[in-house]
Amino acid sequence: MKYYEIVLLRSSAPTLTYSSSKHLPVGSIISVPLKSTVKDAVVIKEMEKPTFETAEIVSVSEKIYSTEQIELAKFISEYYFSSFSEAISLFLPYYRRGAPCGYPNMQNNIQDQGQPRGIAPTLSEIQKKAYEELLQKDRALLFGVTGSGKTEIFISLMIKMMEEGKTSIFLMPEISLTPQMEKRLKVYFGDAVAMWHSKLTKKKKTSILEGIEAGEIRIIAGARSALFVPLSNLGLIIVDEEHDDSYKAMTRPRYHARDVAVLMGQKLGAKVLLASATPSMTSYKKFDVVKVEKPYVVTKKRYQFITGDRISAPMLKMLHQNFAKKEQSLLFLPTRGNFKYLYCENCGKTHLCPYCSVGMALHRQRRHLKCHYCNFTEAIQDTCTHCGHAPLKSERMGTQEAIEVIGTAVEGIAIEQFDKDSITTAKKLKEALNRFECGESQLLLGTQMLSKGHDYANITLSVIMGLDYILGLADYRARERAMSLLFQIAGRSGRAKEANVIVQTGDAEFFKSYLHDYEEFIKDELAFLEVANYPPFASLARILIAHKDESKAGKITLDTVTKLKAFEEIEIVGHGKAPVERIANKYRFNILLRAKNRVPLLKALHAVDCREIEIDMDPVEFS
DNA sequence: ATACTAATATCA
DNA sequence: GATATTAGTATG
Repeated sequence: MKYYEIVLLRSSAPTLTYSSSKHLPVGSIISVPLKSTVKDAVVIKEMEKPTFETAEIVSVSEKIYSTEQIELAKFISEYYFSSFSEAISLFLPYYRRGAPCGYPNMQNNIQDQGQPRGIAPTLSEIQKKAYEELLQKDRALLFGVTGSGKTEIFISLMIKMMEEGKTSIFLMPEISLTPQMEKRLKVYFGDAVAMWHSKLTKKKKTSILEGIEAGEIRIIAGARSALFVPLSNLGLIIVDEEHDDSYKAMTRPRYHARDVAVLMGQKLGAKVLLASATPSMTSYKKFDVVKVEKPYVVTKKRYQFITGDRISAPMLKMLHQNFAKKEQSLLFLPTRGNFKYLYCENCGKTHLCPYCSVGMALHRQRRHLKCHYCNFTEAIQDTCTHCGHAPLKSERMGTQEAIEVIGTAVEGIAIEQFDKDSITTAKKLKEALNRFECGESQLLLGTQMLSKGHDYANITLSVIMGLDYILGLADYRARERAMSLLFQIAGRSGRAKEANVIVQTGDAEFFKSYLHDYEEFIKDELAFLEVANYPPFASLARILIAHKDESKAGKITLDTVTKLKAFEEIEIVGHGKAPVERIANKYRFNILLRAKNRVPLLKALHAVDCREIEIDMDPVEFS
C-alpha cells in the first residue's frame, strides 16, 4: 500500500492523506471519500505510512497536472495568498500519457493537414530589426506606438515557433473585444489557432483541448485564462497591451497574468514577450526594451485642449463639422463619470444602494436603478428616502445623455454606443464594429472599451473627456493611467489621414509636455515614483477586511495592524475605512503596506494571514 | 469547502 | 423553552 498527500479541489481544507495500492505520480487527479461524499483531489506527494487510519483513493482520472503546473500553483498560492486548491484550479490538466509528447514533424504535419494559411507577413526593415532582436532575447518589452506593426512581429515569431515545433500563447486584455485579432490570426494560422476565454461553452473548451492534444492546435490566443491552457512544448508567451490592469485578477487568486507569464516562461524555458504602446513603468524598468521606432504610416494629429467637464458647444461644433465632411469621430467618457445618479434637491443626499455605500445608477433605457457593486436593482425612486422630498433630480453626464445631446445637436448622425451596457455579447460587438466600419454609423461613443486594441481606420476626430477625473483618483498611478489612456485613445484616430484630438482637461500643460513621446513621460514618472517610494521601487500589498458588523471589521483591522507593527522592514502606509465603505451589506476596511523588498513583506503577511482578511499583492485597485 | 457541533441570540 | 443564527472545529 502507498500513501499520498492530497489537496481537495474546490476546497480550502488542509492537505489530507489517503492510500492506494497503485503508484500515482504527483499531479494525478483522483477521487477520494470524505465524510459521506466523494471529492476530487490532486496528489501532491508520496508519504510514509501515517500513524492514523487512512481511507483509500476510489478512482484515478484520465487527467493529470504536470510538475511545472504544480510548482507554479504553489508559487501563486504563496505569493498571492490563496489556497493551493484555488491556485491549481486556474490550470487545466493534461491528458494522462506514458511520456510527454512532442511533435517533431510539424512541418510535414502542417502540409498534410492542408489548412488554410497565408504566407508569412512581409516585415518592414524596422519590423525586421525588432524581430531579429527579439529572437535573441528570452524576455523583452516591445515598445511601439499604435500602428507600428507589432502584430506582424508577433505573427512572425509564432510562425518561427511553429517551424521549431513549439506552441505559443497570445494574451490580450479582453478577448470579447478582439474579433479583429482572431480574424488576423486565422489568416496565418487557420485551425492551428484557437481563441480561449472563460466564457466559452464547456463543449467548445473540450473540443479545443482535444485539438491541442491531437497536435492540431498550436496557438492559443485569449484573455487571462488562456495562460493556463495545457500546451506541450510551449515556446513563446506574448502579453499584448501589457500595461492593461485587466491582467490583474480581482478575485482569488489575485494574480497578475503578466507577472505569472514571465514566471511561467522561466519555468518552461519559453520566450516571454510583453508589448505595448504605453508600457507600464514596472516593465519598462525591469526588461530589455525593444523599440519599433516609427509607424509605417505616419499621420499627423492636431491636439486641442479645452477645459470643462461636460459636452460643450465647441465640441458639438467639431463633431458637427466632422459629420458634415462625412468623416468619423470617437468620443471617450471615463467609466465612472459615466452614470447618472438620483439626488435630492432639498437635502443634497444621493440615492444609495441599501447594501453598498454607492449611488444607484440610473439606466433610463431599461427604466430602473442598478447598483454597480452588488447588482441590486430597483424601480426608479420618486421621493428622497432621507427627507421625503419629491421629486428626485438626476445628475452627471453619462453615455445616454451624451448620445441624446449629440443626437439632437448633430442632426442625422448615427451613434454607436460602445460600453459594457450595450456591448454585452461578442455578436453585438461585431455588429457595432461592422456598422461603423462600413460607415453606417459615424460616431463611436463609449468608455474604456474604446481604448483597447481596435483599429478604426477612418476616425479623424477624437474627443477625450474626463481625464481630470482619472488624474484626481487617489492612486499612485493616476498620472500613468491618464497619460496612457490619452495615448491609447488618440492612437485610435488618424490611421489613414490627419486627425484632430480634443482633450478636455484643466491640466493641459501636463499632457502637452509629453504628447510626442511617451518614453519621456515614463522617464519622468519613474523618477517621481523613485522619490515617492512606490512600485517599481517598492512592493505594495493591500489587506481587505469585510464584515457585516462594522465594529468587528474595525477590530480585525486594528488587530492586524498591531500584529504588523512587530515587523520592522514593512511600512503601514495607512489603514481605515475603504473608499467604498460597504459592499453587499459588509463593511469594508483597508490596510495598505509597503516594503522596499517583497521577501519581508511576504513574511509579515504570512504571519498575519487568516480567514478574516484578504491579501492583495501588487494591488492595482484601492477602492 | 463543507459537514457537523457548540454557543449564543431571538422570540412568543 | 424552542428555534434561528453564528462561531468554532475537524475532515485522512
